[in-house]
Amino acid sequence: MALPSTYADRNCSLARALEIVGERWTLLIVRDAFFGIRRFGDFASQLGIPRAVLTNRLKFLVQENVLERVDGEYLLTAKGLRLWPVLRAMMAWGDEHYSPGGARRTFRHDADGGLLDTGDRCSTCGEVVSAPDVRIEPGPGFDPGNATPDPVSALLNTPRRLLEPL
Amino acid sequence: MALPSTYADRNCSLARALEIVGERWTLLIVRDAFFGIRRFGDFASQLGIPRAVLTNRLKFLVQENVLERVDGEYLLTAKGLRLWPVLRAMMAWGDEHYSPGGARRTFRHDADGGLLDTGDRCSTCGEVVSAPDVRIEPGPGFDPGNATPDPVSALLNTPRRLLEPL
DNA sequence: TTCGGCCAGTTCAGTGAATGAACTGCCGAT
DNA sequence: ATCGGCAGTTCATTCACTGAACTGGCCGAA
Repeated sequence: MALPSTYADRNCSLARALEIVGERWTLLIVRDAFFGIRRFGDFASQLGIPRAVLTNRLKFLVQENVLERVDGEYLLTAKGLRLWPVLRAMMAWGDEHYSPGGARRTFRHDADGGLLDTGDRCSTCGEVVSAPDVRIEPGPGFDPGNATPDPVSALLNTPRRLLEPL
Repeated sequence: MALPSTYADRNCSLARALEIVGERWTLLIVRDAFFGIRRFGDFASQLGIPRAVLTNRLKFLVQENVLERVDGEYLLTAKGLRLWPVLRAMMAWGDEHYSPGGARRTFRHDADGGLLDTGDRCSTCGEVVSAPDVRIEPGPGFDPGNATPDPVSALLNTPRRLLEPL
């Protein structure tokens, strides 16, 4: 997927979106950013992605204003935060079809602890919650034996709010 | 993105989902399937995708039970239909950030004509609508000058229900 | 001041997938 | 028999990904 890979179909916003976040690794990088990862080395070790590719992806995401660099850290911009529903929808589909033990992660409204549906609507207060107000925790389908033992993963598998730095 | 590209992170359903629909072209193929395209040649000409790649992607999607072959046509399965929210979320993001003239397509509840929000909730009846009940039409940001003149595109840019064959 | 470690990013050779164009083979209609 | 359209294959080329080693800046300690 070359960078200006210009899916010819300009009249479909899906094609446009895929030009930005459709490359291999990109959405996983964005996911990790939501999970609180901010530094080059943490992205690299968490994803097992070749460093050269990571450099390219981060550069591109910054250029496209999905991430911004602040004090050497990579942070999601407002535009990047709006990708949360995309990730959420994909995770829901993956849980539904590839996780027989139930969802691997559970999402709650941090303010009132209400469970969030796949559209991030809170079962307690009824509001649609945006990313910074989401708390994420291991769900019934989470497999501890499958988790890598490094300290960063351990932190990520602990209940925590989205975007909270490690 | 190799086929068993095994994003190491098995405990994230996003990684699992991306192994299925994360390859280049795949989501565009699925989108076209929602738009009513069913035949090899129509996918190929509509997407401008190399035929060898199309063959691989269709084969893989059938193997993964996202599409099924019926009478030589490629149809979305129940599992494939559940990808609609993913496409919808991506289109919404693309519209929001890359379509200054407004959304390129508008979605309505076919039964009552109500506008659908980005979570496919109908503004008239309040229900969340699933793919077969969605009607799609060119939106304010649609650029007719950008549309290719072939008859298939012309059909696709006409108001119609999702999944309706050409 | 110098040494060493850590972190971010680059370089590079090897591999594998995407690309685009041409080709094959299978119908069904004339 | 033959023609045309459709589905899929083949093939040489190009391009991106991979993984491992390397470079260079920035500390903090000796």
